[in-house]
Amino acid sequence: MNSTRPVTIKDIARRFRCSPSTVSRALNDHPAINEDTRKNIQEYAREVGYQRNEVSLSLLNKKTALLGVVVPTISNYYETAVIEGLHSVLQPMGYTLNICVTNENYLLEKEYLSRLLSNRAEGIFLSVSQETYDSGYYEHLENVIQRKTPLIFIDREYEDFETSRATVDDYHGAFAAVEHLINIGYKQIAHLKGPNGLTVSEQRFRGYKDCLQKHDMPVREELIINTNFQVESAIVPTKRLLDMALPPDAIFGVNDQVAIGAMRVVKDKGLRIPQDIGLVGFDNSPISAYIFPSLTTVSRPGRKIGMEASRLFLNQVNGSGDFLHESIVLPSELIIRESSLRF
Amino acid sequence: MNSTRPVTIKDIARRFRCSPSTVSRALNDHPAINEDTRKNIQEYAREVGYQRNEVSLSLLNKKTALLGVVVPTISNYYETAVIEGLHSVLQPMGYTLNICVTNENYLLEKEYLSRLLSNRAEGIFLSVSQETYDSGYYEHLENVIQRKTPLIFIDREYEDFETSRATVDDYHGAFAAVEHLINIGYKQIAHLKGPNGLTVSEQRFRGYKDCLQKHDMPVREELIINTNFQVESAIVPTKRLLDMALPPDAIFGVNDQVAIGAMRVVKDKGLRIPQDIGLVGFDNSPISAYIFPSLTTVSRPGRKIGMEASRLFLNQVNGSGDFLHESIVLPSELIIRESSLRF
DNA sequence: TAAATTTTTTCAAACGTTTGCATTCAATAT
DNA sequence: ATATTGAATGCAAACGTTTGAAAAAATTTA
Repeated sequence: MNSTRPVTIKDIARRFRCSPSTVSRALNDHPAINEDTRKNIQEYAREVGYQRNEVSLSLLNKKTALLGVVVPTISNYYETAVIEGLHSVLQPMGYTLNICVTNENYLLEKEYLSRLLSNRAEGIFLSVSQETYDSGYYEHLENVIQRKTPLIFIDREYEDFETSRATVDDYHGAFAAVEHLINIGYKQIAHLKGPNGLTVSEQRFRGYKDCLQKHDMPVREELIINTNFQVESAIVPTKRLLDMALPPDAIFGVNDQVAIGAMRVVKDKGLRIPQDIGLVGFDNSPISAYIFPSLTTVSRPGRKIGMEASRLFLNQVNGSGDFLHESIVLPSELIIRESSLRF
Repeated sequence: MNSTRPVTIKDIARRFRCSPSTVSRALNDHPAINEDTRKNIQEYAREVGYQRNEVSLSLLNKKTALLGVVVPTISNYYETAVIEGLHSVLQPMGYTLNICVTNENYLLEKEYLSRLLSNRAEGIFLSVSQETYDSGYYEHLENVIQRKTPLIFIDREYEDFETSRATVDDYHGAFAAVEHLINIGYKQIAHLKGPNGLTVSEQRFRGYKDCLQKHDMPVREELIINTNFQVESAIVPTKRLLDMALPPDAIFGVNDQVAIGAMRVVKDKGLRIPQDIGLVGFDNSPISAYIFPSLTTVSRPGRKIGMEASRLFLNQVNGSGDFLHESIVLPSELIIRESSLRF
């Protein structure tokens, strides 16, 4: 046969010719249990590797200590940092994090949420998938709301939804990045944008655009090209940029990956960074500091976001009255490095 | 109050003045239920957002569809690729992956395993933490074995344990990498090693050493320096290497991160890659192809490992007789790029 | 109209654990 | 000897769902 049935309290009770209650109490160090009984039972339990069935307890207490973390990917530095932050706060409190990766897929996201609800998750941290964004379908969230399961948006968010959220100030980060390029003296600043529709993409794009306008610089549509956040997706767009009649003298990538892709193309073209082309990324991923030239970037406090999101969740759980929805926006920080420092 | 009690089958039964059995059967399209009853109940259930309590079902059926994935970190490309692979096979089968990050911490690993067992996980994929390795304590695994919960080692493994495992052939990958450097003509090959004790570190180190010996090249102990897999941890060691009286003319990094860290130091020193110093990494992480110069590396099929591990698990679950433990070792592949191609 | 048949519904047990209350049993006090 | 106390244990219900068997209701047949 396949798996031996785990030892239950009843098994132990049978062994000691006593009732399950006694065993339960003995195992939980209940005072009203005879010292010897307690010792014997505990010893025996250890011996046979008894392990309390948390499933039955969950059913009984209607508490699962299960939390869902639904994210589009875990392949990026930022996402893993967020998870680490959540983890650092919630794990010690006994919560179990169920990390669900949607691969930017709407149906998967929907299924995961449904499963989490079925499994009676006590809270859900969500960064919506791109497909969800594109489609604009948010019915799958209604269910979560209806059940009053605390729902915390992390990173990407759906603006019209009334829930708590912890996000990074992408707008001002992008703004600062572009302003930095302008201050250095770059005139034609291109933007390798993220996929349309995503908050992060659009916020950073808005920061880019607003900053140019603030400084009375034209927003050249042809200098704005989409990528999908991956390194490879920056290659062709960057080539296109550099082949233009009036090519950019600086590139602001939607993230470090894209900036690194662009860096490669720029170098292959024989152009120097930062002398000929300035380069800025976003995320402050670990390697960004160690590539050559090191990459100017905007740091997002992923770990902090995770911790803040945890706090928001705990507030809701311990909250007295009705839910109090809170929005936390953490500042991002420009990290100036070699790739933009021409003199 | 905080969260409204979810609607149960009993609630619906009360509403329709029928028994819970009827409701259950109606919701499950049982044939012996009156068409009208079925329709009414289903409609009402949808209306009030009824969602089956999987916890109670788990208890009843002793099936949780829960799988544990216990890994030291999710910050590396490889780990996330493995998870993606597991996911791609197991998610469609209805399994839920509970991803647990141990941060290389023995106690956390122990607690996670214990929790998974308590939650009646049906299988556990494990890449042991470094502390576990260092300490040599494996009692926490005995519990898993005793309970006959399928345990599949991924990546790192404890050699003496009788379980299934899916690993990559680190040894031959490292061997091929070093042999490639030798063939190109590099004479003094250093190794930025991973932490001692870990299978991956030691296997790659062994590949490095054996290859040198096969080619009658001396193994210079001072050319072998430990790192912790992170970029930063390569900086000081590489500086030390380059400052030697007889410095290396090539560096084999235990992974891409470390190699990229080394690359930075080499460049800062004004040395050229690959002319003055050859460089090889391990993992074939996405950026390795796009940094400049692109990094020669060894590709590990993480996604495939995940899929193979899934297969091993499924074999155990569906296996007829006793467990059949299987070991899968997937080949790694040398990817030659610019950082080692001098002529 | 009663019996036989079919359709539909209910009962009860089960999964593993906890817990308020009741019970048992022995020891002590009267 | 009997009442009183105290300690130790057992009973039963509860959590939400499923399911075989029994029961009830509706329908058909004779």
